[in-house]
Amino acid sequence: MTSGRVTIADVARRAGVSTAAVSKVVRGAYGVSAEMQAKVTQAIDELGYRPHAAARALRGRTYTLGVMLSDTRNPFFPDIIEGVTGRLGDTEYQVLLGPGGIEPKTQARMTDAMIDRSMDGLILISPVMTDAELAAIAAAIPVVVVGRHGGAAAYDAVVDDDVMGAGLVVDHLVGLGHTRIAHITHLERARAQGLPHTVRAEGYRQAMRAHGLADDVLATSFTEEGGFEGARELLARDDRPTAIFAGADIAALGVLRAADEAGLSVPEDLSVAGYDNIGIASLKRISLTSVDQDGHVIGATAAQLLVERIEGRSRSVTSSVSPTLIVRGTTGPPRP
Amino acid sequence: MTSGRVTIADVARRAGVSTAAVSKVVRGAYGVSAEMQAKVTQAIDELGYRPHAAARALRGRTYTLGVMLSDTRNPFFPDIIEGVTGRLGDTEYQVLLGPGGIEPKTQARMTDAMIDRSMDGLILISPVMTDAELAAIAAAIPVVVVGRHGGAAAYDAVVDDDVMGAGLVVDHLVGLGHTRIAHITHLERARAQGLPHTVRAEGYRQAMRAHGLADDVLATSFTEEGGFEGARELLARDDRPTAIFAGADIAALGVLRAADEAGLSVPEDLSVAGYDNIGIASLKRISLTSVDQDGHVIGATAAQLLVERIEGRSRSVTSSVSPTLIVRGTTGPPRP
DNA sequence: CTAACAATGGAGAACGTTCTACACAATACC
DNA sequence: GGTATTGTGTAGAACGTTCTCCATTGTTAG
Repeated sequence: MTSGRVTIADVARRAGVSTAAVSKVVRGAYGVSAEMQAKVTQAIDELGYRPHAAARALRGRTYTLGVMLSDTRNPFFPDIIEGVTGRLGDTEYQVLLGPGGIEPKTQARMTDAMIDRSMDGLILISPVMTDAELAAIAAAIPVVVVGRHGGAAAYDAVVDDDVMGAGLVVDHLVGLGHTRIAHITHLERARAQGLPHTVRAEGYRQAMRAHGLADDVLATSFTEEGGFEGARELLARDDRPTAIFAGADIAALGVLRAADEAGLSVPEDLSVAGYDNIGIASLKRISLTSVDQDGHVIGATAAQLLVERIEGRSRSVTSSVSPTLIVRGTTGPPRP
Repeated sequence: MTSGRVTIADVARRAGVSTAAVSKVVRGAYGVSAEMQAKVTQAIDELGYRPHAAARALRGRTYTLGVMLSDTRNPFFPDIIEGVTGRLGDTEYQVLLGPGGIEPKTQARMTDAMIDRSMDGLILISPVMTDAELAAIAAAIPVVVVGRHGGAAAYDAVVDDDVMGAGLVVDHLVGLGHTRIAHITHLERARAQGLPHTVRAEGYRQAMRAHGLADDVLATSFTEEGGFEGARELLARDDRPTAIFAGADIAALGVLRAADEAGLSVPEDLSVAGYDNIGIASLKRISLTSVDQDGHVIGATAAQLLVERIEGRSRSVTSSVSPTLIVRGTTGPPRP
């Protein structure tokens, strides 16, 4: 062993055949006898040969899929990753993640880098670029976009049905007897269309209307502080709401703090619900009612669609994943 | 434009020079006149040329660094990533993350995959493989190991000074007047040596001894439930501790719940401290005293060491990052 | 018996870079 | 005026695969 790496030529020499034959066996291509198959497979095992992905890249596939993460702190991104890798576990594909940052510029740099590394396809999680940029990327490489409503013709999309999720919360609260239900959303500032918070707010409005109730949306931000400030404002009103639905769990935590400080007990004086079902929502001390997005299913679906695209499908698909409501201790009937 | 991708040959043709010349300019190599530099740079800009990483891989560098994550749910891994990318932001290197899973086998598969993709170096975060496997990987590619004590000659290591961190907590509690301080650790089950929880427990013991106090270590697990169970056992004792130091914040949350249920108020009846300073520790409603590991510094250091290794250093380095204690509302003087 | 065909294996040209070796010119030294 | 020396540019061979032909066998049909 001179240079470390075992190449296809080493295998060919060992098996006494040509490199072309080895390549055929490795790829499972047509035109290989059983005998050849056996010889080569044995040589591969003996030498511990693994194909060199970079060399493959120059001709065909790399069997590498890229997942661009817009925010590594996103609480359900681990679930999505697990869904992706789980779905791909028994295939030859490998998954690599690219931290894209939250700026359009850094995200573009990352997608470029992934394309330069000849990945076979890309999953973009909540990308913030414009539709035009997205289309340009999709023209260069198969793409599946996750978490952005209103997919385009050039790529596939997987979204949580945020309208439905918001509806589940409103239905639940109305079912408990609430009528004054406020919603805290994130202040719109990005140029990108179809971001989840917008859709959740719209779903909330639709559901309230369906129940014949007046909607009440306050825009702060999806942070603990944003939830706190929003709740404080809402709770200071004359006819304060009996329930607050925050568009994200992290904001719901701020709402809980505001309730604490106002001396209101939850859920007796105020019901609180969030969205995302982040890990700590299930801690007994928090026990936050929330909407769960099933990141596993989202990730698995995205992986599935991407592989289909790579292997030839050209018609574009948008898949909507239904969320479920997890009822916990922060919601209950209003005081009569 | 026929096939999409702009190659070095296209640039060479446009600038009227050889491909070798373009390559020199791109790499900033020696032997290029100012005039040549200008011509080529202009052609590159006009055509929007980007080097094809996979092709580069076959000869030299890929300018890609891999970070293997053992657990995507690890609460401070986003900080580490930010530290790494921040340190590398102004270089040519790109960072890709590989979800390695928590099994030795899947982690090995991921590191293999990264090597097959000709990455220039690897950062392994809390790998669970044996020292021998680690050494084998380090023989094939420059490696920096993060979060595992007792680094070896073949690779660099960055660790949090867990002994010091545990000491900070004990010193703080003793300073407040506590003498009965218990520690909850994680049940040892892995084959890997030098994992943080072991070192934290040892640091706790050392610090207690230094203060002339008796140590009291209980091993459950680093989960909310583990912290809860452990605390319940500790609090049922006759001379129950006045302070509990959990080796991880998630366990400390369980301790807080146990205190709630036992009707003990924090910090008057029981002081609680954690380790890791996870995001929610700073929420006002939790306000957990914790040890902060500064993931940014850890990540940045790891990136720095890896680049140095790649660029030629052969002597192995172990860097220890000092943690800091973040005092919040869950610790205070014991009741007299 | 020959033509046609299927099945199998191999030669060798890509793929887009890097990098060693060399060619050539201009300058410096004796 | 010849020989080093330096500076600048190019040719062309790698790197490890894939994949399109082509060559060689048998086999089958007529």
